[in-house]
Amino acid sequence: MPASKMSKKLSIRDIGKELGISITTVSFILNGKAKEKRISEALTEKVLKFVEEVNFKPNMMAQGLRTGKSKIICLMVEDISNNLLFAQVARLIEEEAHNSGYRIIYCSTDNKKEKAIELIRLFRDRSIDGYIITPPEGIEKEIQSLLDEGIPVVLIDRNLPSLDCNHVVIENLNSTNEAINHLIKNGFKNIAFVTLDSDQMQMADRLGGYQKAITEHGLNAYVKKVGFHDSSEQNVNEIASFLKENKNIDAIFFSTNYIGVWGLQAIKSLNLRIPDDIAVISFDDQDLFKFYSPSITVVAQPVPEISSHIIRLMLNALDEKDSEIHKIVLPAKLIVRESSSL
Amino acid sequence: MPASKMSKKLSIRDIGKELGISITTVSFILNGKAKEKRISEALTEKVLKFVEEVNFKPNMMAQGLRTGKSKIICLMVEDISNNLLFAQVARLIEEEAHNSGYRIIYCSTDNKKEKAIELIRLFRDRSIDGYIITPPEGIEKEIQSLLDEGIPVVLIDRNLPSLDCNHVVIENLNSTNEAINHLIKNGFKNIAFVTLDSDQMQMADRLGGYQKAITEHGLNAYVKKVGFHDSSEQNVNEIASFLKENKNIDAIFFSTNYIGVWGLQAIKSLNLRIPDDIAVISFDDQDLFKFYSPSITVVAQPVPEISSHIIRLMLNALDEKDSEIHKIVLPAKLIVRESSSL
DNA sequence: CTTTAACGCTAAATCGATTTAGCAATTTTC
DNA sequence: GAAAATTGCTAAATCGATTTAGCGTTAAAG
Repeated sequence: MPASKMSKKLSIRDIGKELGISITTVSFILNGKAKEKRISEALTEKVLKFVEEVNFKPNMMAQGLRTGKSKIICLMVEDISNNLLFAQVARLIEEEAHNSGYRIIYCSTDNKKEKAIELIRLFRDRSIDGYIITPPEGIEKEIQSLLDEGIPVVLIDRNLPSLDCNHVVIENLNSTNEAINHLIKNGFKNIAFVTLDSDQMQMADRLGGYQKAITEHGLNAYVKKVGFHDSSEQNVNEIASFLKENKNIDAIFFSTNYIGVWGLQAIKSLNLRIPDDIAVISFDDQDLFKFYSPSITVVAQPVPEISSHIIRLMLNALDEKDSEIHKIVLPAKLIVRESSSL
Repeated sequence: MPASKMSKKLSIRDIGKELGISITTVSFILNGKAKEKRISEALTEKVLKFVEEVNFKPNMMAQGLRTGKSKIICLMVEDISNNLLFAQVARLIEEEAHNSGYRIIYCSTDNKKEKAIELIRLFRDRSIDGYIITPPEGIEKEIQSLLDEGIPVVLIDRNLPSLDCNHVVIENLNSTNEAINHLIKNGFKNIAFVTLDSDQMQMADRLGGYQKAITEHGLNAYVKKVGFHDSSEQNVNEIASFLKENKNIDAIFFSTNYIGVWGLQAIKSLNLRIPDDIAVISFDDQDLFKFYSPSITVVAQPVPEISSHIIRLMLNALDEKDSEIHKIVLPAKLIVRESSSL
């Protein structure tokens, strides 16, 4: 039998027995309360050394049961495989969470209210310590009840304006406005905006940025909305039809990266040349846009900054160092490439 | 004070008290042991109804402490944000895991042995029930010690041949061989192969598939290896230099999707036309390849099949229904697009 | 009519930590 | 030198489940 199998997992009781002291003392020392509880330096050292030697790790379940804390953060995104942004955020917050002794479980809402509510209910009963959420519309009540219980919540990507809750979002309105103005400056006159059929904050703001630019320059608005839950094929066709019906459109803005992908397919299917027939800008950067021929101008989110704000907000809230509500709005960056000027 | 805040969390003790029965009985009923323990149907019904009514959910920590099971599966990938494949797998296994009462925590190894070992050690001490791992080279001992303790492990994407362990991989050799033969059939004679500087199973097999085809047709081999941990820029430059030094290369195979992306950049930087100057095939499908101009031929992994095998293997092993080792090898599919024939 | 078996349920131990309350010995205070 | 305070440590309760061993009652067996 291998040694690994022989060594029953150690408990704090074993440590106490081995050293001839009480488990209380061991616990105090391990929790850094030696000073506070007036344990002698000599004993403290001895215990710490022994614990290190035998590589003792306290049982998380027992700790969790007693303290009510699981040391687990839930990351709830729309779809971890759909939007590269979410996978990147997942990657970036993972390490810092681990460094602070937290693990991360993830789940995907598919941007469906019912699914999000179900998931929150599921996890609430399991003493998850904190929630990082891209909220679909309509889950305000669930979130509020988390907040009422004092459970840290950080909303990301979008905000629920009726809630007084931590969030990290980007300047959707201004950055979209800047992008549309960039098109206008480059001489485009009939600028279309393709977005989701959704009232979510970030979408509303992006549309707002478009409308502001269009209005200020007295241009015609061309807005097309597509369904998040419709198939890719359907949405590609919808965008293609929209372009066929509005042949005077000379520039187009896609308000998310996946809409951008659908849009490029639609444009390709109509054999339109970019930017000669139609200029293109999309929200969210990704390889496809960088390496497309021609390369696609984008409004890029500052993923590392977003992520570090998210995890810092969460860890601070968990520490109870910081009980303030923080509403963080970060600028996005227009990256001009070949697709947006002649 | 809101109602939500008033309702202290229920325990099994409360249920017992409320119904005037012992907690033992409640526990038996909730664990589906009513029949086995000869609890009357009437009482069983009554308890279940009450539990439903008050929406009682057992405390996972207490359950975990008592049973030693956490109901948590660890998904350890190279980098959840780098390789779209992993994010897709993450998405697909998530739902089934939830349906079976498991949650998933994730972590990224960056394909580094030390980091993987550190993570496994970290999680071992926390009673994670099972591990789904894309193993870097050199972590055989850690994995073996998990296996020795009877903890279910499923290796994915690649295999550690010295271990007798569940795994789900694809037919790397055959599928690469088929792709290279496709190039040969289309008249290409000087076919290059760009891969990772790594001895991992899946990479070795892909290289093997290339070499087999080249040898069988008596062609020259052109193999370029790039570093996983080097910067993208560096690798793009390396590939470009390689192509400049071997101007007779008329086709090129990239052995992973991210190498494919670097390769396309290199080709673009040299102003080579695809497929006229150089034909291209890459491993792993993604939007970029589908919508690139010209579209890129790929060896596509059957992501849904892979994922469902992974989660089924894991859940069966956790159930202890199935203590057999399963070694699953799935075929990959050559998707011919514009980039691989004149 | 006694013994055995089946029935329906429960008391109490247990998992491994945290934390409150407090004890005995020593030192300080006045 | 007695009372008070400090020091250094610990016993036992607790968190909320699971599970073993067993108890009293009724029905079947002989």
